[in-house]
Amino acid sequence: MYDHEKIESKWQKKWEESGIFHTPNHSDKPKYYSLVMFPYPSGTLHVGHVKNYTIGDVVSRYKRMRGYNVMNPFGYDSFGLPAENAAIAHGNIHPEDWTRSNIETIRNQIKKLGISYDWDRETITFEESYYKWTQWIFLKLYERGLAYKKSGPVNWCPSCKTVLANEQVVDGKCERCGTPVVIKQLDQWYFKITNYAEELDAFIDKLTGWPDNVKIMQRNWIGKSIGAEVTFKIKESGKTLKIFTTRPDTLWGVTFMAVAPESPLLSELTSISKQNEVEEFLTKINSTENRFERFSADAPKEGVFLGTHAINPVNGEEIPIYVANYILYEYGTGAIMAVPAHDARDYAFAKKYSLPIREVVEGGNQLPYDGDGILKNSGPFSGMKNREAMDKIIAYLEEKKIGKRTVNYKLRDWLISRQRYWGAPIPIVYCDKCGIVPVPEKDLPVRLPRDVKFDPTGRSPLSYDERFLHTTCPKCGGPAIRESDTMDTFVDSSWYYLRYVNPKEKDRPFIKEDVDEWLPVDQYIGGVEHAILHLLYSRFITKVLRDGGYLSFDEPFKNLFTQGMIYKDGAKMSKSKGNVVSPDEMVEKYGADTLRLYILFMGPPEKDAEWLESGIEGVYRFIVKLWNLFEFILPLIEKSTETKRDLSDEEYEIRRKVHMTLKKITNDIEGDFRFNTVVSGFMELVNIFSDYVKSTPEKDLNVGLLNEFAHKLVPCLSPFIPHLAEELWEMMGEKPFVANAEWPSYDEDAIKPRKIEVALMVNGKVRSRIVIDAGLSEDEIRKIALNDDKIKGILNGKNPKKVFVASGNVVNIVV
RNA sequence: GCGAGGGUGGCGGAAUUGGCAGACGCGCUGGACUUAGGAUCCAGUGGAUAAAACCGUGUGGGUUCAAGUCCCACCUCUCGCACCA
Repeated sequence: MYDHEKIESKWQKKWEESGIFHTPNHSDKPKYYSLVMFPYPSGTLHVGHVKNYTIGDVVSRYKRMRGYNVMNPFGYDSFGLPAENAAIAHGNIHPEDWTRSNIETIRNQIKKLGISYDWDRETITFEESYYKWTQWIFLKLYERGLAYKKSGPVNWCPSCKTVLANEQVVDGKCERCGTPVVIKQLDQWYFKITNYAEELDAFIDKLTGWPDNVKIMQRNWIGKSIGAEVTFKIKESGKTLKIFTTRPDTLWGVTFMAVAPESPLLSELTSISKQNEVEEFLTKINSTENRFERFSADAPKEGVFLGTHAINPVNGEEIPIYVANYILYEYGTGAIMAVPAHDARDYAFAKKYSLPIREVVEGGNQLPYDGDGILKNSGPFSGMKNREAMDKIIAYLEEKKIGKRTVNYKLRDWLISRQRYWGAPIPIVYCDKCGIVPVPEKDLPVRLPRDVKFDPTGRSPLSYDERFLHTTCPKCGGPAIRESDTMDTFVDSSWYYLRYVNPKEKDRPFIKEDVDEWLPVDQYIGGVEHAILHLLYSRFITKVLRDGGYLSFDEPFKNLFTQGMIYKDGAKMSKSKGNVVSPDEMVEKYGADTLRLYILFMGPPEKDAEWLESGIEGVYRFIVKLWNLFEFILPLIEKSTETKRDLSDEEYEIRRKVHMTLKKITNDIEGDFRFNTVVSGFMELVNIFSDYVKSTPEKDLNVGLLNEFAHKLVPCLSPFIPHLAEELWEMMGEKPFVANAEWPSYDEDAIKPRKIEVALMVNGKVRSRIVIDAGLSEDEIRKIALNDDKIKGILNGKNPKKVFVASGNVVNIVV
C-alpha cells in the first residue's frame, strides 16, 4: 500500500538530518544559482506559490544530479504594506509578531513539500541583520548623489495612506488596493534611477535568457526616444520656451505651441487679458470628475490661448501659445511644438480651435499623416526624404544654436519614502546647523522601534515617537531630528539575492569575492507581475553597487522564467472569493509528490492553468500505479539469478521506449521547462511496463529489462517526486540518496529501431501499413511498398507518377 | 490606437519542426467485481456512418507528392502599454 504520509515524513527527516542540501560557497563543481521570488509572508501559501517553488526545485535537483554545486535559497520579503495591513486587519497584532508567525507557517508548509532549500541561507528582510544593510545601500546611493530629497507632485494612496512609486500606480489606481491615487505636493526621498536609464535600456539586449514580453515591458517603461530639443523665443517677453520633439523634420509644419497645465512657465506665458480664462480652464480640468479622465488617450483635446506667441526659429513665423490638457508636464519639457498635419492629437486640437494645418511631409493620402515621405514647405530641406533629413536638420539646429540632439526617457526617479511603520527607517537626520546629514555607517542600523502606534494616519508613525525622533547630529553633536519615513519594500527586495550568498555576514552586506563567484543568478523564477517593478529595481541596484566597486557584474539575473498563475473556477484565487486551494489539504490528502507532479502536469508552466480536483486525482492514480508496479517488479529483480537474456522484438521495443523517454525528458527539461510533457513521458513509460508485466507470465518476464527500467526511471523521478523516488531507490537496495545520484544517460544505439511500421499513402492518404526491418534503403522500401497487396489493388496495374519515401516511415505514391 | 503571444476533440493539452493529427491526463460510454460504488479493473472514445468511402487543427486563398506546421488576406481571444510629442 502506498502511504504518502509515511514516506514523505521519513525522507524529509532524513534530508534534514543529513544536511544534503546545504551548499558550500566554494566547491570543485561548477556553480548553479537557482532562485525563486521570495514571498510576502502576509498569510499562508496557496498552490500558486507551490507552482513557483516546485519549478525551482525541479531545476535545482536536476542541476544537482548533473554535477553542479547548486545554491537554492529561500527567504521572506517581510517588511511592507501587505504584512502591516494584514496585521492591522487581524486585530492590531504587532506586524513583527504577525509576520514571524506567518513565516513559521510558511516554513512548515514548504518543508512538507520536500523543496530542497538550503535553510542555512534563510533571509528575513525585517531583521536588523538584514535591514542594517538595506540602510547601508541607501547611504551608498546618498554618497554618490543617487539618493535625494525633493518636493514635487507625488502619487498618494488615500487608503494605504502613503505615497507610491510610479511603478506602483496602475491605471491611476493603487497597485495594492485599487483605490484611485491622488496627486499631492510632498517632500520625499528618491533614488536616481534615471541616471541609469540608458544602461538599463541598452543592456536589455544582453538579457538573452529573459522572456521577450518582460523585456518589451521594461523597454516600454524606460521609454527611450531620440529627438531634438528646440528653443523657441517668446515674442512678448523675449524669454525662451524649450520643447522636445522626436520629429524635428516637421519643424516647418508647426502652427501653434502648447504647454502643460502644471507647467511653472504657464503664468509667465499668460497675458494679463487671458488670466481669468486660463484660471477657469485649470479649475475645470482639475475638478474631481475630470482629473483622471484627462490622462486617458481618448479624452477630448482642450485648451485655452494664452495671449502670447512663440517665434519658430527655423522660419521666423509667429505662432500662438496654448495651454492644453493633453500635454504631460513630466515628459520632455512639459511643452510641445504642435504639428497638426502630422500628429493626430495636434490635429484634433487644431480642428477644434480652427488653427492652421500645414502639410510638410508628402506621403499619406489623408491628414493627419504620421508616416514617412518627402518633405515640402521646409525651406532648405524640401524635397528630401524626411528620415534622411532628420540628422541634417538636427545638425542645422545645432549649428544655428537653436536646438540640439536629445534623448528622452519616460522613466522617472524612484520614490522610496513611505509614510508607514513596517519598513526600514531611512538613515538620515536633520540638523538645524548642518541640514541633511546621513547616519554614519558605524551607527547602523537605525532601529525600527517596536512600541509605536502604527495605524496609518497619513504621517509616518515614527514621527509621533519622540524617543525615535530626537537624536544628536553626527556632524556637530547638536540636537537633531531623525527622518521618520521608511523605505519602500522594493528596496529590501532589490538586493536579497546578494545576501543569500553570505547570509550571516556581520561586517558587510556580502563578500565581494563570493558574490562575484555566485552571481549572476543562473535561473530566476517568479510571476510576471514583477516584470517592471522588482526586476527593474534589482537591475538598477546591481549597477549602482557595481559602480561603487562592491561587485563586478552588470546584470543580476541571467535567465528568467515567468510561470503562469493557477486559477480556480475561472478566477484568480482569493480569500474573498473563497476559491483558495490550500497546499496543506492537498499534501494531507494526496501527498506532496502528487501535488508537485500535478502542478507540473497541468500545462506548460509559463501558462495560466485551471485547478481541477479531478486532475490531481488522475495524477494520484498514476503515482499509485507506479508504486504498485515497483512493488511487483522489485522482488522479481531481487530474487532473480538470470544474468542476461537476448531481447525479443517486443522487449527490444520496450527497452527502446525507455531510452527514448530518457532522451525526451532530458530534452524537455533542458529545453524550455516543458515539465508537462516530462510527466506524460513518465506516464507513458509506466503504462508500457504495467501492460508488459500484466500481459506476460511471470516466468517469462525479462528481469534484466525490468532492472534497467527501474534504475533509469527512479533517478529521473527524483526532481519531480523526490520522496517516492528515494523510497523506491531504497527498496531497490541502492544507497541513499537518489537526490545525489547521477542523472541517467541514454543509449543512442538502443533508440535505433529493429523494425519500423511504414504508412503507405496514395496521393497523401494512408491506404496501408506494413512492418519492415529497419535500415532498408529507400529503393528497397519503395519496392516493398509497391508490392503491397492493398496498394497493388488501388494502383490496379497503373504506374505511379512518383514515389516519395520520407523520413523512413512514410511512403507517398502519387498517381 | 501601438506592441507581444495565441486559436487543435466535451476539457487541460501532445505532435523529431513540412511526413500517419489528437500522445498523456480529465470527462464520458459500455462491461467486470460488488449489498453498494463517487473505489478498482477491462474495453471504447475527433465528427459523421450500419460499414466503408468521407469530413476534420479560427476563416478564405496559395505553395507542396505531403501543411496544425510555410506564404497572403481576414476573423477572433488573451496580455502588456496607452495623449510619452
